[in-house]
Amino acid sequence: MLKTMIEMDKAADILKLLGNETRLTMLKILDDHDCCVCEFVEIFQASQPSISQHIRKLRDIGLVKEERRGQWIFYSINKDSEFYPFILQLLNLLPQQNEKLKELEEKGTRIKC
Amino acid sequence: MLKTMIEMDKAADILKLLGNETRLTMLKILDDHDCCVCEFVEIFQASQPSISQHIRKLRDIGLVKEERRGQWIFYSINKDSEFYPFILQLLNLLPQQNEKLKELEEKGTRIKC
DNA sequence: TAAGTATATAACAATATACTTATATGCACA
DNA sequence: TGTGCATATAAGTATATTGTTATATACTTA
Repeated sequence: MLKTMIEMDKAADILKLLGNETRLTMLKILDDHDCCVCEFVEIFQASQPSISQHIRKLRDIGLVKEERRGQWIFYSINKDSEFYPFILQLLNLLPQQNEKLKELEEKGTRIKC
Repeated sequence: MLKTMIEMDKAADILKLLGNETRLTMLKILDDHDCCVCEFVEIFQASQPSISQHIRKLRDIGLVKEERRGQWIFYSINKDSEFYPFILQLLNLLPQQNEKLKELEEKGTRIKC
Protein backbone atom coordinates (compact mmCIF):
# COMPACT_ATOMS: atom_id res chain seq x y z
CA MET A 1 0.00 0.00 0.00
CA LEU A 2 1.50 3.25 -1.14
CA LYS A 3 1.51 6.26 1.07
CA THR A 4 0.40 9.16 -1.12
CA MET A 5 -0.15 11.47 1.81
CA ILE A 6 2.51 14.02 2.47
CA GLU A 7 3.05 16.80 5.00
CA MET A 8 2.07 20.29 3.93
CA ASP A 9 5.54 21.79 4.11
CA LYS A 10 7.04 19.00 2.04
CA ALA A 11 4.18 19.23 -0.43
CA ALA A 12 4.71 22.97 -0.80
CA ASP A 13 8.43 22.46 -1.40
CA ILE A 14 7.73 19.93 -4.11
CA LEU A 15 5.01 21.96 -5.77
CA LYS A 16 7.29 24.97 -5.83
CA LEU A 17 9.91 22.88 -7.56
CA LEU A 18 7.38 21.59 -10.09
CA GLY A 19 5.96 25.06 -10.53
CA ASN A 20 8.28 25.59 -13.44
CA GLU A 21 7.29 24.39 -16.87
CA THR A 22 10.72 23.05 -17.73
CA ARG A 23 11.09 21.00 -14.56
CA LEU A 24 7.50 19.84 -14.66
CA THR A 25 7.84 18.66 -18.25
CA MET A 26 11.18 17.04 -17.49
CA LEU A 27 9.66 15.01 -14.73
CA LYS A 28 6.70 14.02 -16.88
CA ILE A 29 9.08 12.83 -19.60
CA LEU A 30 11.23 10.97 -17.07
CA ASP A 31 8.10 9.23 -15.91
CA ASP A 32 8.27 7.28 -19.19
CA HIS A 33 11.91 7.29 -20.26
CA ASP A 34 15.35 7.87 -18.86
CA CYS A 35 16.98 10.89 -20.43
CA CYS A 36 20.33 12.57 -20.52
CA VAL A 37 21.03 16.27 -20.31
CA CYS A 38 21.71 16.72 -24.01
CA GLU A 39 18.26 15.42 -24.86
CA PHE A 40 16.65 17.96 -22.57
CA VAL A 41 18.80 20.66 -24.10
CA GLU A 42 17.32 19.74 -27.49
CA ILE A 43 13.78 19.37 -26.25
CA PHE A 44 13.63 22.65 -24.39
CA GLN A 45 15.98 24.57 -26.68
CA ALA A 46 17.75 25.73 -23.58
CA SER A 47 21.40 26.08 -22.62
CA GLN A 48 23.22 23.14 -21.10
CA PRO A 49 23.93 24.89 -17.77
CA SER A 50 20.30 25.90 -17.48
CA ILE A 51 19.15 22.30 -17.94
CA SER A 52 21.83 21.02 -15.58
CA GLN A 53 20.69 23.42 -12.92
CA HIS A 54 17.07 22.41 -13.27
CA ILE A 55 17.99 18.75 -13.00
CA ARG A 56 20.13 19.47 -10.00
CA LYS A 57 17.14 20.85 -8.14
CA LEU A 58 15.11 17.76 -8.91
CA ARG A 59 18.03 15.63 -7.80
CA ASP A 60 18.76 17.61 -4.64
CA ILE A 61 15.26 16.95 -3.37
CA GLY A 62 15.57 13.30 -4.35
CA LEU A 63 12.97 13.15 -7.12
CA VAL A 64 15.40 11.96 -9.78
CA LYS A 65 18.52 9.88 -9.68
CA GLU A 66 21.48 9.72 -12.01
CA GLU A 67 23.42 6.89 -13.55
CA ARG A 68 26.52 7.33 -15.58
CA ARG A 69 26.71 5.31 -18.79
CA GLY A 70 30.09 6.01 -20.28
CA GLN A 71 30.21 9.56 -21.45
CA TRP A 72 26.61 10.23 -20.60
CA ILE A 73 24.70 10.61 -17.39
CA PHE A 74 21.18 9.30 -17.56
CA TYR A 75 18.51 10.62 -15.29
CA SER A 76 15.45 8.73 -14.17
CA ILE A 77 12.66 9.12 -11.67
CA ASN A 78 13.68 7.95 -8.23
CA LYS A 79 10.97 5.48 -7.34
CA ASP A 80 12.47 5.09 -3.89
CA SER A 81 11.76 8.69 -3.00
CA GLU A 82 9.33 9.11 -0.14
CA PHE A 83 7.57 11.56 -2.42
CA TYR A 84 7.27 9.24 -5.40
CA PRO A 85 3.66 8.20 -4.77
CA PHE A 86 2.68 11.84 -4.51
CA ILE A 87 4.59 12.77 -7.65
CA LEU A 88 3.06 9.88 -9.55
CA GLN A 89 -0.47 11.02 -8.76
CA LEU A 90 0.42 14.51 -9.78
CA LEU A 91 2.02 13.49 -13.06
CA ASN A 92 -1.04 11.47 -13.92
CA LEU A 93 -3.02 14.70 -14.06
CA LEU A 94 -0.77 16.01 -16.83
CA PRO A 95 -0.88 15.33 -20.56
CA GLN A 96 1.64 12.94 -22.10
CA GLN A 97 4.82 14.54 -23.40
CA ASN A 98 5.79 11.69 -25.69
CA GLU A 99 5.75 13.72 -28.86
CA LYS A 100 8.74 15.71 -27.62
CA LEU A 101 10.88 12.59 -27.52
CA LYS A 102 9.43 11.37 -30.81
CA GLU A 103 10.60 14.55 -32.50
CA LEU A 104 14.11 13.86 -31.28
CA GLU A 105 13.96 10.32 -32.56
CA GLU A 106 12.83 11.51 -35.95
CA LYS A 107 15.69 13.96 -36.06
CA GLY A 108 18.02 11.16 -34.96
CA THR A 109 19.10 13.17 -31.97
CA ARG A 110 17.80 10.73 -29.42
CA ILE A 111 19.87 7.86 -30.69
CA LYS A 112 22.96 10.03 -30.47
CA CYS A 113 22.99 9.74 -26.70
CA MET B 1 -17.45 14.16 -16.95
CA LEU B 2 -14.81 16.38 -15.42
CA LYS B 3 -11.79 17.43 -17.38
CA THR B 4 -8.86 17.00 -15.01
CA MET B 5 -6.30 17.36 -17.77
CA ILE B 6 -4.56 20.67 -18.05
CA GLU B 7 -1.90 22.16 -20.29
CA MET B 8 1.64 22.09 -19.01
CA ASP B 9 2.13 25.84 -18.83
CA LYS B 10 -1.10 26.33 -16.92
CA ALA B 11 -0.23 23.45 -14.62
CA ALA B 12 3.17 24.96 -13.91
CA ASP B 13 1.60 28.34 -13.13
CA ILE B 14 -0.78 26.75 -10.68
CA LEU B 15 1.82 24.57 -9.04
CA LYS B 16 4.06 27.57 -8.59
CA LEU B 17 1.21 29.36 -6.87
CA LEU B 18 0.53 26.39 -4.63
CA GLY B 19 4.23 25.92 -3.98
CA ASN B 20 3.89 28.05 -0.89
CA GLU B 21 2.82 26.49 2.36
CA THR B 22 0.51 29.35 3.32
CA ARG B 23 -1.36 29.39 0.01
CA LEU B 24 -1.47 25.62 -0.21
CA THR B 25 -2.91 25.32 3.28
CA MET B 26 -5.37 28.14 2.61
CA LEU B 27 -6.71 26.35 -0.41
CA LYS B 28 -6.95 23.07 1.46
CA ILE B 29 -8.93 24.79 4.21
CA LEU B 30 -11.16 26.55 1.68
CA ASP B 31 -11.89 23.17 0.17
CA ASP B 32 -14.01 22.52 3.28
CA HIS B 33 -15.09 25.91 4.60
CA ASP B 34 -15.42 29.48 3.46
CA CYS B 35 -13.10 31.74 5.37
CA CYS B 36 -12.44 35.41 5.81
CA VAL B 37 -9.07 37.12 5.95
CA CYS B 38 -9.07 37.60 9.71
CA GLU B 39 -9.38 33.86 10.24
CA PHE B 40 -6.36 33.21 8.08
CA VAL B 41 -4.48 35.90 9.96
CA GLU B 42 -5.16 33.94 13.17
CA ILE B 43 -4.42 30.55 11.67
CA PHE B 44 -1.13 31.48 10.09
CA GLN B 45 -0.10 34.05 12.68
CA ALA B 46 0.72 36.34 9.79
CA SER B 47 0.08 40.01 9.11
CA GLN B 48 -3.16 41.06 7.46
CA PRO B 49 -1.49 42.49 4.34
CA SER B 50 0.53 39.33 3.92
CA ILE B 51 -2.60 37.19 3.99
CA SER B 52 -4.45 39.59 1.70
CA GLN B 53 -1.65 39.38 -0.80
CA HIS B 54 -1.62 35.60 -0.78
CA ILE B 55 -5.37 35.49 -1.29
CA ARG B 56 -5.10 37.99 -4.09
CA LYS B 57 -2.83 35.67 -6.01
CA LEU B 58 -5.25 32.81 -5.62
CA ARG B 59 -8.06 35.11 -6.72
CA ASP B 60 -6.17 36.61 -9.65
CA ILE B 61 -5.73 33.19 -11.19
CA GLY B 62 -9.37 32.38 -10.51
CA LEU B 63 -8.96 29.64 -7.92
CA VAL B 64 -10.94 31.41 -5.22
CA LYS B 65 -13.81 33.83 -5.29
CA GLU B 66 -14.96 36.42 -2.81
CA GLU B 67 -18.31 37.36 -1.41
CA ARG B 68 -18.89 40.29 0.85
CA ARG B 69 -21.09 39.65 3.89
CA GLY B 70 -21.44 42.96 5.65
CA GLN B 71 -18.17 43.97 7.09
CA TRP B 72 -16.43 40.79 6.08
CA ILE B 73 -15.34 39.31 2.80
CA PHE B 74 -15.61 35.56 2.65
CA TYR B 75 -13.45 33.55 0.34
CA SER B 76 -14.32 30.20 -1.13
CA ILE B 77 -13.00 27.84 -3.75
CA ASN B 78 -14.20 28.78 -7.20
CA LYS B 79 -15.74 25.58 -8.48
CA ASP B 80 -16.32 27.20 -11.86
CA SER B 81 -12.62 27.59 -12.48
CA GLU B 82 -11.36 25.61 -15.44
CA PHE B 83 -8.65 24.41 -13.06
CA TYR B 84 -10.98 23.24 -10.32
CA PRO B 85 -10.92 19.54 -11.26
CA PHE B 86 -7.13 19.63 -11.28
CA ILE B 87 -6.99 21.45 -7.96
CA LEU B 88 -9.44 19.04 -6.40
CA GLN B 89 -7.31 16.03 -7.32
CA LEU B 90 -4.28 17.77 -5.95
CA LEU B 91 -5.90 18.75 -2.68
CA ASN B 92 -7.03 15.18 -2.19
CA LEU B 93 -3.40 14.17 -1.89
CA LEU B 94 -2.95 16.48 1.10
CA PRO B 95 -3.79 15.88 4.75
CA GLN B 96 -6.89 17.49 6.24
CA GLN B 97 -6.34 20.87 7.86
CA ASN B 98 -9.48 20.83 9.96
CA GLU B 99 -7.72 21.07 13.27
CA LYS B 100 -6.57 24.58 12.38
CA LEU B 101 -10.17 25.78 12.16
CA LYS B 102 -11.13 23.79 15.23
CA GLU B 103 -8.55 25.64 17.25
CA LEU B 104 -10.11 28.91 16.22
CA GLU B 105 -13.55 27.68 17.16
CA GLU B 106 -12.31 26.64 20.57
CA LYS B 107 -10.78 30.03 21.08
CA GLY B 108 -14.05 31.59 19.88
CA THR B 109 -12.20 33.44 17.16
CA ARG B 110 -13.98 31.76 14.31
CA ILE B 111 -17.42 32.83 15.45
CA LYS B 112 -16.21 36.39 15.63
CA CYS B 113 -16.24 36.69 11.85
C1' DT C 1 48.54 11.48 -23.82
C1' DA C 2 45.95 15.03 -26.45
C1' DA C 3 41.52 16.41 -28.25
C1' DG C 4 36.66 16.15 -28.17
C1' DT C 5 32.19 15.47 -25.96
C1' DA C 6 28.95 15.56 -21.92
C1' DT C 7 28.06 17.44 -17.81
C1' DA C 8 28.65 20.20 -13.48
C1' DT C 9 29.60 24.17 -11.11
C1' DA C 10 30.85 29.03 -10.01
C1' DA C 11 30.05 33.79 -10.44
C1' DC C 12 27.19 37.19 -11.81
C1' DA C 13 22.97 39.85 -13.41
C1' DA C 14 18.10 40.45 -14.08
C1' DT C 15 13.83 39.56 -12.35
C1' DA C 16 10.38 37.65 -9.17
C1' DT C 17 8.72 36.79 -4.60
C1' DA C 18 7.27 37.66 -0.01
C1' DC C 19 7.54 40.16 3.55
C1' DT C 20 7.14 45.00 5.98
C1' DT C 21 4.95 49.66 7.02
C1' DA C 22 1.82 53.18 5.69
C1' DT C 23 -2.36 54.38 3.81
C1' DA C 24 -6.90 53.93 1.39
C1' DT C 25 -11.51 51.95 0.96
C1' DG C 26 -15.90 50.21 2.41
C1' DC C 27 -19.21 48.91 5.66
C1' DA C 28 -21.55 49.23 10.41
C1' DC C 29 -23.27 51.55 13.99
C1' DA C 30 -23.67 55.14 17.58
C1' DT D 1 -21.62 62.20 10.16
C1' DG D 2 -17.75 60.40 12.75
C1' DT D 3 -15.45 56.31 14.64
C1' DG D 4 -14.06 51.63 14.42
C1' DC D 5 -13.32 47.34 12.16
C1' DA D 6 -12.11 44.37 7.97
C1' DT D 7 -9.79 44.40 4.02
C1' DA D 8 -7.07 46.07 -0.05
C1' DT D 9 -3.38 48.27 -2.02
C1' DA D 10 1.01 50.86 -2.57
C1' DA D 11 5.78 51.38 -1.78
C1' DG D 12 9.94 49.73 -0.20
C1' DT D 13 13.28 46.05 1.05
C1' DA D 14 15.42 41.57 1.55
C1' DT D 15 15.84 37.35 -0.46
C1' DA D 16 15.09 33.73 -3.96
C1' DT D 17 15.00 32.29 -8.59
C1' DT D 18 16.56 31.71 -13.22
C1' DG D 19 19.12 32.64 -16.69
C1' DT D 20 23.98 33.87 -18.63
C1' DT D 21 29.09 33.25 -19.42
C1' DA D 22 33.26 31.12 -18.05
C1' DT D 23 35.49 27.31 -16.36
C1' DA D 24 36.22 22.62 -14.29
C1' DT D 25 35.61 17.65 -14.35
C1' DA D 26 35.13 13.10 -16.30
C1' DC D 27 34.93 9.98 -19.81
C1' DT D 28 36.20 8.35 -24.82
C1' DT D 29 38.88 7.67 -28.50
C1' DA D 30 42.57 8.57 -31.85
